[in-house]
Amino acid sequence: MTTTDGWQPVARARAYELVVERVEEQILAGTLKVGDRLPAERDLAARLQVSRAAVREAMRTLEAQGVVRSGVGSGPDAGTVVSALPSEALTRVLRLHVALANFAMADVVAARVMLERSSAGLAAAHASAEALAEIASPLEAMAGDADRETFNDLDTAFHIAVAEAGGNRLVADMTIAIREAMRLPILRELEQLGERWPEVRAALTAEHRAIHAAIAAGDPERAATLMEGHIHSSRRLLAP
Amino acid sequence: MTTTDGWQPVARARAYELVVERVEEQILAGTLKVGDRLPAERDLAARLQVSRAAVREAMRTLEAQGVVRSGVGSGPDAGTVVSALPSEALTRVLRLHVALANFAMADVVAARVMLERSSAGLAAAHASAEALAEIASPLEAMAGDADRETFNDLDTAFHIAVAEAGGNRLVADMTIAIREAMRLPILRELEQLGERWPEVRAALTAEHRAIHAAIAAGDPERAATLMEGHIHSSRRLLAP
DNA sequence: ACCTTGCTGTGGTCAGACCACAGGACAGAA
DNA sequence: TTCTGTCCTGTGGTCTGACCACAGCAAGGT
Repeated sequence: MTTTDGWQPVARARAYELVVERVEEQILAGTLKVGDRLPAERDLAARLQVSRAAVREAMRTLEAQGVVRSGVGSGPDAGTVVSALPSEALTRVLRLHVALANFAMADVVAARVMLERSSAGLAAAHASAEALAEIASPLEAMAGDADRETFNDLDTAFHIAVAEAGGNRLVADMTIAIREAMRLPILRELEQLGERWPEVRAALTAEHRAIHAAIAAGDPERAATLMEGHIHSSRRLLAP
Repeated sequence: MTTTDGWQPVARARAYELVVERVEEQILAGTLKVGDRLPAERDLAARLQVSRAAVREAMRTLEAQGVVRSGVGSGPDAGTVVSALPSEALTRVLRLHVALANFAMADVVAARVMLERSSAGLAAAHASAEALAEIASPLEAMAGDADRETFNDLDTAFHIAVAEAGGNRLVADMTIAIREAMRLPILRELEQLGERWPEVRAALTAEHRAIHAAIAAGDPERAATLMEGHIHSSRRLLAP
């Protein structure tokens, strides 16, 4: 052997990855800003000396990252446009992996507690009147005789509204993603409740109201504590 | 007008989106698990009655989401395999959007504090001897006269080790993604420090050691508080 | 027992064609 | 003039069919 090591090149990149890099460079350099249109796929392919297929695969990657959006036809919405859709991208990724990775339920609950404690506290500190109304709205609908699926959707809406009210986009997105990923598993649990369903519904509804009250009262510590208690108690109520 | 509204169909999906959906369905249903191989692209195209190009664009989307990995040739690493690479995917998304300032820096810092407080607390409660060694290892290397880039990499390794030691996979993945996404921005800040660099390095190193000590001592509250203080103080030291 | 060789199946790439769509330009009708 | 329909153009979306590079494997020769 002429050398011992240090030779680990080069994993040559695939064409579409090079295209992705070029576009990201332009974005990071500020040459491409949100709202700008990329060259047409055929143009870009010609300029970068790759096939249109490679360009399109790159676009799919960027689209999945929430960086561009493609539209057909002509006019302002046509073509491939640089956009800022971080929440959508983040939510898609997290949601899938929560479903895919079988994270231990305890881990997911711990993560939810951490995130939603924070959200509830922030919401109590910052929530505007409109944000409060958004939080209250699902509560009213839940008061009726909602069935399990409706109840679950409204519960999701409640938690999302609290997260949004906190005002931290990143925390809200993570919260939303995890709650969305839990939507089906939780529905399954609701369906297995049997005769305990009315009792559970009443208990959860009461906890929601208390959380809303604490946020409306502007009491962060209380809101956070109630939210943590709510998540734990719903686990206790729903777990098999 | 015959109707006032309620007509908002239908945005018919693009072929590759349908392919993505089919694959995701299988994953959510548990039919496809991590490690399983998808049918070959040509097969899948035939089965779903779409072109191979559509299948490939779908694969790029799933790849960007960290859900599959493609390899050429034959053997166990060949073909398209379902995998779970959440931190990589999250990092890619966050890195770009942080650079584009689609997430406010204050929000990112707040999220980091929340996540790493939690990680540090968990680590203090759970860390095994090996995990503690993993945390200590970058600290020793940092003690020397590391340059800025090396220091930054070791700092990243330290925070990742703490996150891993917490034992909560979900929290760790999110923590890792955020810290990795901050890697370049932080390096830029380190490079702009000028003569303050030795002083900053000393301060951060001391904080790291204190955090490690608290974790080793099994004091969750203290570890969490120190970690929060560390993140805030490093912000103060590095921010322009 | 050990190489060499070629076969096979995989993703990666390409060229070229056609489709659906949305807007704009233009000619004709009111 | 104003409106209305028609055609044209450029965009992304889709498909076909071909070829390449690669990694393993099995058959064959040494």
